[in-house]
Amino acid sequence: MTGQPDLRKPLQTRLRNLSLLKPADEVRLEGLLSTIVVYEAGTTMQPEQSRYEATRILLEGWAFRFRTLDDGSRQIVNFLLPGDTVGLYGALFPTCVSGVELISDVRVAELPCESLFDVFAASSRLGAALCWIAGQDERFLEQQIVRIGRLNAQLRIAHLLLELFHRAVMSGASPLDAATIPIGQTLIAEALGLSHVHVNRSLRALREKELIEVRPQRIRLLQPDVLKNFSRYDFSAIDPKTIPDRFRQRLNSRRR
Amino acid sequence: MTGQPDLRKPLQTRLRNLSLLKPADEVRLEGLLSTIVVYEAGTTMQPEQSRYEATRILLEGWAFRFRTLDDGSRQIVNFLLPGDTVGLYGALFPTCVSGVELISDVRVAELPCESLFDVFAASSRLGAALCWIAGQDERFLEQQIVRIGRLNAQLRIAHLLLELFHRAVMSGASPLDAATIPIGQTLIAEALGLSHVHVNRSLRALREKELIEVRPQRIRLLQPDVLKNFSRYDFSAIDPKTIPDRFRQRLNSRRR
DNA sequence: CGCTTCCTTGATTTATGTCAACGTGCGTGG
DNA sequence: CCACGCACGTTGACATAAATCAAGGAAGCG
Repeated sequence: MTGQPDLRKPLQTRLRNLSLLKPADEVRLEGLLSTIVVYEAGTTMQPEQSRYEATRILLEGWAFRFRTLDDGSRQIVNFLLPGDTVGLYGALFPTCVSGVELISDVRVAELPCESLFDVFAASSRLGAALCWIAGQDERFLEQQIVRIGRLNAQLRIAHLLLELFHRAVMSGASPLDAATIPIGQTLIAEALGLSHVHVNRSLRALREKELIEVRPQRIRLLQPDVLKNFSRYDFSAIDPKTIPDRFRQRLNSRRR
Repeated sequence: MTGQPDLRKPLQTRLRNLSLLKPADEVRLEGLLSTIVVYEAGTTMQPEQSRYEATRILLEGWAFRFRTLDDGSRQIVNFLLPGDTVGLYGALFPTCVSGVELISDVRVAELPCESLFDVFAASSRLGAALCWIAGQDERFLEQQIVRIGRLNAQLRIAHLLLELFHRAVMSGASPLDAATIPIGQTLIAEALGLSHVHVNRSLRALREKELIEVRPQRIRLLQPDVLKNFSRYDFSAIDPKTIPDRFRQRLNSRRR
């Protein structure tokens, strides 16, 4: 409805679907995101088991959350796209469990963990919006579990690519841009519990079905809808666009 | 410090570790949990894709969250123990994605989804406590991902059993009671992405190592610490006992 | 130019799934 | 009380997806 979404404000774009925030909330949110920091690709923005230094909101670039096992292997728990948060509950836990590493150069907004308390106090709508983000995050994790637990390699990969495509679109990317997933085969392997060799072979199979195009450090979805059909990806599992009306009024009426 | 925890109040027991709530909060929490409902073992308390009818808090009995694929197989996403919540953010989403089925007869406290808004308004400490529960929930999911993604069958099983043991203890069970996990082999298979045949064989292997004792619909941990060592289970990944001090004051000073 | 990182491919091994059969305990209904 | 059916667990034989080992290729970078 507002024409092109502003690529600099992926969080706002995501929240726009909710149709929950009032102009005053938008302003407040804008204020929260005023401290911008830039990190370089490859950096570990947050080591495992470290203290949360800040709550961060990804504005540009890709990252992932991971956990390292004592045999040295890593499990990628979730990918982080523009509009995703890191350490949202940071003030409630002494340390994080998973680390965050950057895939590309990244621009983030940083705020003190404890300032979230003020957000909740100042605007219940904004607080609810952040909880909604947290809730979506949990759905990503669930989806990851289903993928790894029940799907074979090809389906796993297709399903993951589709989720990332979908999330990129939600945060404001054009479908064309979103169709290019900027991650390499090693990361896919670490995310899906597969060996990189097997990922490679499975990608070839998908390529031969003309579903994707593979290039170093990127994979392009050629026909997202065919792929969606192939992997039986369910968009609605992530993307319940809006708060149920019966609850909305609650947030609009009471307290400022 | 208070002697035996009250088994009727697993949520309070879990939150006690936080040392965050004040007497007034405890009272309020007590009030929230006043509507008690009982469901029978085997019931689907919440079908997939259904509306959230209520936010629920498990007081007694075991359950699990799951998702069904179109080939009919199920993935168990997480087990639910006393003190766990169901649909905490229910007011923010039109439908749930995962269903909830009961392993045993279950006693739950039910409250209208939207009453959570009031909780946040009335006591930021209680609100924070609930967010802490939600944050722990997310850690359970992460742990499940790591298990399924990186561990082989025996380790997966050992690791899961240990998590359940640990969680049971956190919600007030005695270590002795908690060592008996009341779930059958089929459920373990559905949770860990394994075939029930293979689960059976892996359990036998664990049994032969004298780590567990297997009986219909229950598994007993014989030596939790040896098992912990075996599976390299990391308790701290779930159980950051308390809110960092530097943030605690925030919750105690401002607003009532 | 040589290094590194990522991708690619083949040969072989291994973990896990599938199929099939049988056991066992339990509740139900005759 | 027995007989039956039905979940659930157990075991064996076999099939297969994916891991591992090993080697080499292509692209980026100092």
